[in-house]
Amino acid sequence: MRQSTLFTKTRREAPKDEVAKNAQLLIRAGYIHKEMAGVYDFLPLGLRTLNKIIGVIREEMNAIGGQEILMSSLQRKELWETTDRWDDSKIDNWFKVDLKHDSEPDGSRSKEVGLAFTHEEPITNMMEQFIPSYKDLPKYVYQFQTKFRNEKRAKSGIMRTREFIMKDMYSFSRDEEQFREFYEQCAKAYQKIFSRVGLGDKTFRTFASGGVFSKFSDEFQTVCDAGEDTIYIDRKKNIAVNKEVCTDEVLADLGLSRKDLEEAKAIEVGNIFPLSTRFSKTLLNRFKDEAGSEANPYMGSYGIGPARLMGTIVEVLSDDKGIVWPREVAPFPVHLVSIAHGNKDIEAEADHLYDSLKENGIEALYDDRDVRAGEKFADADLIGIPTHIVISEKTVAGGAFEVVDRATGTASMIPESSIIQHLKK
RNA sequence: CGGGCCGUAGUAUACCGGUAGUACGCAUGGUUUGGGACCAUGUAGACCGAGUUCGAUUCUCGGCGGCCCGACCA
Repeated sequence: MRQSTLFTKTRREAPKDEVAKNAQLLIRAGYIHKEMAGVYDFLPLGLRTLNKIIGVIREEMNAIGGQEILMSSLQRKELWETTDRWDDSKIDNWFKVDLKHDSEPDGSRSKEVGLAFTHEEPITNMMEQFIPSYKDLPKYVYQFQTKFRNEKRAKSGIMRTREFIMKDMYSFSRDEEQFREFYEQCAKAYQKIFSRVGLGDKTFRTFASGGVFSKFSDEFQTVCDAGEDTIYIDRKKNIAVNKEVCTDEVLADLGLSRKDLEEAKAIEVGNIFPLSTRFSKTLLNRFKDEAGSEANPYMGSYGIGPARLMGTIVEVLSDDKGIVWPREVAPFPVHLVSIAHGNKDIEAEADHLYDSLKENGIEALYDDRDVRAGEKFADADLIGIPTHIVISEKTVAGGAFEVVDRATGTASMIPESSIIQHLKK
């Protein structure tokens, strides 16, 4: 994409109403726009990155047998009353709206619906139709879907927002054993995802409370000072325990010893938990087992917030010049920076390289703007694309391109003839 | 939801109970051109409402909005 056509611009200064590093950098670089507290828009670069992250998650979910769907944001009140999760005293961050055609002035027939904050109820209800027999199990269903949560306090930029896309997967298994097998498989897939987006060595599977669902759950926590959670890490065993549940009893269960634990602040980038039959029982999701008697599927749920993950990557990997994206999630793998200053030969050379990158399937952000070199370099550093290619009189005279690694700043001259090959590896 | 801080051009910031200043941005012209250049000219602003006052952007109250700490986080 030609940068001259990109409608967003970089900003020298962060807006005063953002303190979180992720929001400051993402806004300065033109990835996101704040709509209101806890609500952000994704701009061209931001949407590209978000979609890259979603793509990674999708690949890994598909790899373990997930089937992608898209459920609605509007949800039926009755379903949530069935599980006693409609009342505001039970769930205090519901967004609820009234359907117009059923409203009466006195409110007597007003019909409320909820805006999805999660999907256990609707999906459990829906899947009942498709899994009449044990032969239909297990099934794994997931989506990337907009959740609404009326947070009393949104904070930390895009890390904790009121409206966000969530990858939520739900597993339906015939019994606990079958469930458990998938649960572990999914935990592995999660680790793979966090590795691919550049957070692998900082992200720990963390034993946590199961909330209202179950005795325990597993969180995936990325070590970062900006995090809200405190965890205790056993680096040798590569697992952690959330401070909330870090009792002697839990440590004994997990075979951990307090003296091996290291305390750290961390960001919860994923959470998986067993639901047992809580929802399938209540919502009458039944299947026939081999003996012909009715049973309820054993369920689990598995969440990742792609935008929070995006924010976490910025928090963890950026430096004083700006963002540093890992290749897998960068909006473009290559930032082509042309320093031409009206020199037609340089412009032609840059155009030519841009075209051949395109022909070879390498997407580039092409800085063809008529601005000074310093501004281009500063913008490129801020935007954070992992590989910069600089074209100027100097490089053209030498018959090579200057390839700069954003993370390390190291530059190398790559001959024109081998640039494509160099970028592909 | 409790507590605190804060609302001034598009952005970031000053000052002031009496004419609102600076920088960046943007526009035009010129000089520049490998790390956010320079000159000139121009552009644009006090969140809303009430009160106090001769006069309020400034003080007081209310609303709205934002951030931070805490609580919450299915």
